[in-house]
Amino acid sequence: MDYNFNEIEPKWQNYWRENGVYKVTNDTSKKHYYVLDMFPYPSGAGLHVGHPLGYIASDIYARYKRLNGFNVLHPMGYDSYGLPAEQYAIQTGQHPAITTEKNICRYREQLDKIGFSFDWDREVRTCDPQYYKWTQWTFIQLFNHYYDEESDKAMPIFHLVEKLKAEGKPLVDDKSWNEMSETQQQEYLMNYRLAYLADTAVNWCPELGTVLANDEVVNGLSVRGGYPVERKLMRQWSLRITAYSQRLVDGLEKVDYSDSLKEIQRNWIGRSEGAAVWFPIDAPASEVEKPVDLFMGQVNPKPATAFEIFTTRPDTIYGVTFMVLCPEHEMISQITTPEQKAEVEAYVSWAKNRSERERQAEVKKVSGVFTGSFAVNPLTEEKIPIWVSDYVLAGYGTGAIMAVPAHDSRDFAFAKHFGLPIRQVVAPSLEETSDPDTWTESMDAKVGVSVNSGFVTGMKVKDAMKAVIDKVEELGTGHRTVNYRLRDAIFSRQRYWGEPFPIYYKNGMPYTLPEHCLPLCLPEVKDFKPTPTGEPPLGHADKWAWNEKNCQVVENSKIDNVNVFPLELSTMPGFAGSSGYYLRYMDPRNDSEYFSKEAVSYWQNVDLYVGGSEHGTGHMMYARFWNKFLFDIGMAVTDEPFKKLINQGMIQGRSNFVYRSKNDSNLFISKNVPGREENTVPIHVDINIVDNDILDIAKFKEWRPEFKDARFELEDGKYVCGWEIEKMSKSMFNVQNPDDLVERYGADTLRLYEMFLGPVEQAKPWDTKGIEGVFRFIRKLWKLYIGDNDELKVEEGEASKEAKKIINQAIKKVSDDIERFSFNTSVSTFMITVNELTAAKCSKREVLEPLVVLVAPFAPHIAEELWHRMGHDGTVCDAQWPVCDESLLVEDTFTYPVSFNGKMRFTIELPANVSQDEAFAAVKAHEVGQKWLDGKEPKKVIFVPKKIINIVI
RNA sequence: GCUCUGGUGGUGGAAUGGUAGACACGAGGGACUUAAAAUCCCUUGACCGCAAGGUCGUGUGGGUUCAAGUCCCACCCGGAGUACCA
Repeated sequence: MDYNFNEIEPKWQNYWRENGVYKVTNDTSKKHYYVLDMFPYPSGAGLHVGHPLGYIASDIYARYKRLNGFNVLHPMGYDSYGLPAEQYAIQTGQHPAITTEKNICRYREQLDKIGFSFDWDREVRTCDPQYYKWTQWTFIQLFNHYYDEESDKAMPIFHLVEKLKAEGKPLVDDKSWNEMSETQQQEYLMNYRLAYLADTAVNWCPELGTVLANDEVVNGLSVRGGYPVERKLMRQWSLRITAYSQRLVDGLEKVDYSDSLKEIQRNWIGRSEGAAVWFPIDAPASEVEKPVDLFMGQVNPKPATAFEIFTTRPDTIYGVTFMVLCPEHEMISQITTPEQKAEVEAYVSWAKNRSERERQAEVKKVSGVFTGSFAVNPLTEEKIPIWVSDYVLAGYGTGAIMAVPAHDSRDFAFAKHFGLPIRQVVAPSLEETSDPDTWTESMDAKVGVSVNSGFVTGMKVKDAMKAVIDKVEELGTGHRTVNYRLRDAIFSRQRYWGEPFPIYYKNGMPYTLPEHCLPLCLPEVKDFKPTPTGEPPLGHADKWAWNEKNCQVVENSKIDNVNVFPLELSTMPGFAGSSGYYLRYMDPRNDSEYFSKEAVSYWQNVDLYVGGSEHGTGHMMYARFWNKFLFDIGMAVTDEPFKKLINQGMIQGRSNFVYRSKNDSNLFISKNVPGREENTVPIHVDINIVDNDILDIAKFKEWRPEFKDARFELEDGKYVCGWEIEKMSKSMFNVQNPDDLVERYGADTLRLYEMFLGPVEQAKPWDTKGIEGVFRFIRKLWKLYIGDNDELKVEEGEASKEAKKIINQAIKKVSDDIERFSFNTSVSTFMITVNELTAAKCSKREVLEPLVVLVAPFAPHIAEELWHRMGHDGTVCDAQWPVCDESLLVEDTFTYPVSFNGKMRFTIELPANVSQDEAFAAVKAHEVGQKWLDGKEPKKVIFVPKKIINIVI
């Protein structure tokens, strides 16, 4: 009888569920291993075949580890807060909680059919109050901590207060801490808290009615929806992830991520070493106001009458011919001369009103304006003009640069456009200088020697950099420094479907709810849109005020700003809930703590994390930051959350097309009919009515009413469709739903096929062409164990040497493959093994039993069935991973001389204890020649695999 | 532009520096069958040859090595990330 997956797969899925086979306990007596998938956002579209790819890979690894005696934590949950459910709610009025619940049910149903070994008792959902309680709790901790540079970790904010009290230094308006009002004190602390409220230039998306984080904006458009995004100054919550910049860079050394992902993260953090240099303003000091000093206790505070610039090329300081400020720079109005005032103001307002998209689109266009003022180069004491231009960004460095047109392409373009002088200060050698006015581009490379550069002239670029910084520090006009591109993460969203902030406002200042009052549950609202006054949707809630006295959420009408205060109206962004979920899985039902000390001490952190690389700069960065903070405050026990990361490649869709005649809209011409290309237009056709590019004509006619009367011009009696690789999407009718495949071929075939498709990490188009081959393998496997009359063919007794060798080769290969995450080659090995065992007519338990265990991680259903039929009571999940008997793999064949073309090639087997190097040396020393070649000298020695060499004489 | 990836048959893809193309799909041929499905067997990188066998072959050109798809240098072409980051 053939393998009946329709009956067997559900049977074992039920068995696993009913017997709690995948339930994991925190059994500290066993070796631990934590395999995690990035939990999905349950979208309305359901899963397509791309989603389970990573889940299958991690499931195989989890099962493999379990068979090797590990206690494996392998949980799953849902990232269930997010925009799509809310957008849907705005359109339909359907509460996001209902949509989300429905989608989760659908996801669960789909996941269950594939036979994963998830411990569903540990499921978490980010929108569950019992979960987001701890998201809110972490936020409160972030609010109550600051980054202490001295100990290089987060410390409670009261430590800072103590320090400020003790120092008694003037902080704001010449007042010391004790002299400041409470509001002033709170404002001051906002500069230090790891979660803080500040006026920030944010990415405002008018269409979505919310602000977005940097990683949620690409090319000036929102990632979700693709709407334009503007820069806007708003009072927003932010997370001070920048405090962890260095540790986020350093941590990459300790983790096992792909080089490309590490590179993506390094680029995103954008660490660059260089110097901060102060260029004094060439104007009376009295005309310049003193800015607020945020750099407490720095050795040489910047004088108020100087601009601080950041440069990675201090060696070029002798080539500075002007300075440029960003249009947002706060000192522009103070330094602009009356004559230039009108022009500068016009430029600044023009620059500020430009959208992000316009600015980015016109990067090549040079614009700017002279302020009329001058600064002094601290090394040359030269007077240089100060310009304003939007090619200098407010968000990076200090928003002011020293311009070296000869050695920076942007400065070069600016100087050329405005006719500013260009001075060469770096050249290949002292002799090889030229007139920069004749150049067509600047010399940006960091190679060569300094020229025309005072005391550094003749030094190599690297040495000159160091020498200039030393000099600058000696003169007290700047210092060595490191700059990061990373920006703080904006943490407010003007949205409904997210975690509420555990924050209320007293005198306009934020205060956190006491921890024992959590969770602060998301209130009901009448409307999911912003309020008419432009407030976030929570502004519609009637009961959204905080009674400080009895710690209760009360009606807004009771707000008196004495005992009852307004609550925060924004909610947290998507990444809030996903930043620390992996820790919660360790102890998911704990009511009194995020997770217990015991649980985290046992599981430590994630051993293997599998997910898409699209989360490289978003989720991965936030999660690492979140974990480092929890580590600092003694919650997490490791500095990095994920030891090893595998990025599964995206599965693209393979679209099919039919070709509609241009003259006759009811006529469809097959792909290879001559002249088809000129006379037709391609139309996407549902891939589910196409098989191997052959259109099912009957189904096509039913597919849509307009094709009811379709006529066809065929080739060889078939209609052949065209195809193209595109993104998998509903609108292109190329979405492959895993359920359909499970129904047709079974879960085991789907699992094996997804792995067989190619390396997990590689992006690849989905194509069902090869699935038949895998399906055939499953049936062959079955037939190896089960006869035509459903009887077990497995026999006791000793297997042949040949059969033992076959299975041991498989054990070795598959174990290696799984360790290297090369699952596609494992599937090939299974196919070879089954073919060979079938050919060898092997039916001994000694060989067939280990094979079931090898296959179990990949195809658990059939493995379980065969395991039971072979007379085992327990589940195959508790079997022992077989060990390879290497002695069976040693070749013992003899070699034969083969002659051709007048040359002789000998293949000679060497004793097992002779290494290749030794063998080669021996051959060179003619020993082999004496031994085997009747004293003839070998002309050429060729090594072929392992311990065999070829000798040509 | 910069950074990271990758380039192997008709297709997906195998190859710790060691017989390139495993395995699978597709294609062709055959067996079984009244027929079909299913199953099984053979062929399948290109070229030459009746054959034995030979020659050429991993984007291009060099190099290292007894030996290179694999390592090094330069270039060409895809894919991804990032982008006025000073």
